[in-house]
Amino acid sequence: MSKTKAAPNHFIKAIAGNDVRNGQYPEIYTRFPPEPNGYLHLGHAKSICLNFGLAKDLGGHCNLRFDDTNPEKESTEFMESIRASVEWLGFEWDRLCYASDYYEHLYGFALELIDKGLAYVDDLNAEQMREYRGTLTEKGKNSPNRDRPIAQNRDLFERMKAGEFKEGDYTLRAKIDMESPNFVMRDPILYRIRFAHHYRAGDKWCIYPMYDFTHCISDALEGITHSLCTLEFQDNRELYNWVLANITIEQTITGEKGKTLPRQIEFGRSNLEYAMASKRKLIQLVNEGHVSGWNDPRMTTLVGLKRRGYTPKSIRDYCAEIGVTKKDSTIDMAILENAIRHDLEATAKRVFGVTDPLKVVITNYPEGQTEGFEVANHPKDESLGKRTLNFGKEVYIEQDDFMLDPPADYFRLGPGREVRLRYGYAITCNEFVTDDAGKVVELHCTYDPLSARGKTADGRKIKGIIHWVNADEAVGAEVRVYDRLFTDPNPAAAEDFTALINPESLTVYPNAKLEPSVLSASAQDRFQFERVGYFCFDEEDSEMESGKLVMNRTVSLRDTWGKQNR
RNA sequence: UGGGGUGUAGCCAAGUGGCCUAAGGCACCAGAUUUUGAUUCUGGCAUUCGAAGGUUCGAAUCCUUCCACCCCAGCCA
Repeated sequence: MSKTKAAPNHFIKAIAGNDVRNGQYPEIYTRFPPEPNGYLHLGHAKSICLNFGLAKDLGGHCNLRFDDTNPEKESTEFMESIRASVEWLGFEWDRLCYASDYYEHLYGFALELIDKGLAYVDDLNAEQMREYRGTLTEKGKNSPNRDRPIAQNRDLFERMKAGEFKEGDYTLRAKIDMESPNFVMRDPILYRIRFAHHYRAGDKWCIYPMYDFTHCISDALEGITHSLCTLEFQDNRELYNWVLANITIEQTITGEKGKTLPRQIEFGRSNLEYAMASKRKLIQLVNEGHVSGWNDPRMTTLVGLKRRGYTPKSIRDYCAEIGVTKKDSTIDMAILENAIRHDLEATAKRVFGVTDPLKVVITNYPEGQTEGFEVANHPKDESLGKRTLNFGKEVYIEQDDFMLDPPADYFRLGPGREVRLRYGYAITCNEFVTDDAGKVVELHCTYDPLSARGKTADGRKIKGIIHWVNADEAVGAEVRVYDRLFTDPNPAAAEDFTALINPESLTVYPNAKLEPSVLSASAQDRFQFERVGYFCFDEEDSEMESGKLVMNRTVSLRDTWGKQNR
């Protein structure tokens, strides 16, 4: 198995490398900080590869930390799925952390800010708060509660924690600057009251810390050196630094004292064309039944890509390929497809599979005769071994490989035309049988007994080569072929993105015929159906034991002929 | 409109004053090899770096102005 592409150099690696070299930090410590409120998708993969990859490249460490401070949206299900996806991608965290484990610390730091006169309890309601905050052009106004005495703030905050007030009655705010041009600094809320059950903390708390207060402190507690996040948090960096500068945080939970405070660096998001990265909209796709679930193979969630047959390596390579910059980007689908094709080309066993079968009777082949052709499982990798393909009087070929009235540059089968059955004999089509609707349902062909092993007795060249499956031992399967989920490259921009769902994103071939060797494969095996594409067993619907095979097409083979005829 | 960002080929992306008439990947085009119209291989693919001025012997890289796009007015993260 080839190694994952080395992550190219990017500006964050340059900064971090420098910080280590000049002794600013003894070693790099990063973290991947998802909120357990949904499933991970390709966008998260970029962040995972960045954070874990940076630590690995520079000899540091990386934590997986759940940023779980909003009990109403978070769940154990999401948390566990995220954990599994990070592992599946192939990364190992140094420590598994939860912001919810820091609630007690956080509360203590809030008290410290109150005691320093840097935080106050406010009773403005949400609407009033918005009015006081100002607008893009108007500065904000100080809350009437801004100069509440410290002792009273402390009393009120303790009572908030004790559950004496209703949700929305009070908040704890930092006392910074209502006239700041940066909204984030206009006395941001630090704590709000929520009588909600937390999936980990249970009912212990009824006040929950906000992101801006929690994240920087969590980073500092864990000894994070480089806190990497996406561009939209650039404004929040000022608050991140303000909080850390105004609390006494000299000891990390790893026990090392006096560490330099973490530094936040932002990078641009990458969106895939024809896909959806917004968690909210992903949830909508699932809840409204537009897809079968979070792991629908058309979804660009990590569980969806996994079920589709993408390998962890291909996702890592994709992330290395798209790079890390300060610019939001829209990635061409072809880059993702290239990554998985590249991996599977090298590793997938070759097999014959006919998705849409057309029966062929070899009229001059002796009744009851069979013969075996020993073939390689991979054209370039002998270690993948060999297998025997049995040939007989009746075979299935692909409907696409026969045309009633083929153009000159179509070098497959047509009336009177000759083609080679790959690894087997050359056959010529003499007759075709149609059903009542005029559809071709069977071909009568003759074979050339002297055409085995790629040769012909008279030296004639046969350009067309097609795959086939012996009808006697063909294994039935359901083959699912996927296309992009949306018809528009940027569905997120539409008012109603559900109107842009591609009606042809899933095509089912219920009567596919596969060569019998797939029955002895293991559930995780991936195949190349020669001339068709890369396939895997569907992890939900395939039942290997009972022989019920459901195959997902991960990606097609590159098809220059099909493309020019599109 | 205040603040914070970004602009290099169809899509990513190197490059931080001279070896840039701009690396690499994807896509695309042409050719070779091929018992997968696959793979592989070879060649092609920006005289130009959002625009206009300026500094300099010399600029994608420095300065000025302008333009375009993204983010911020949740008791979400």
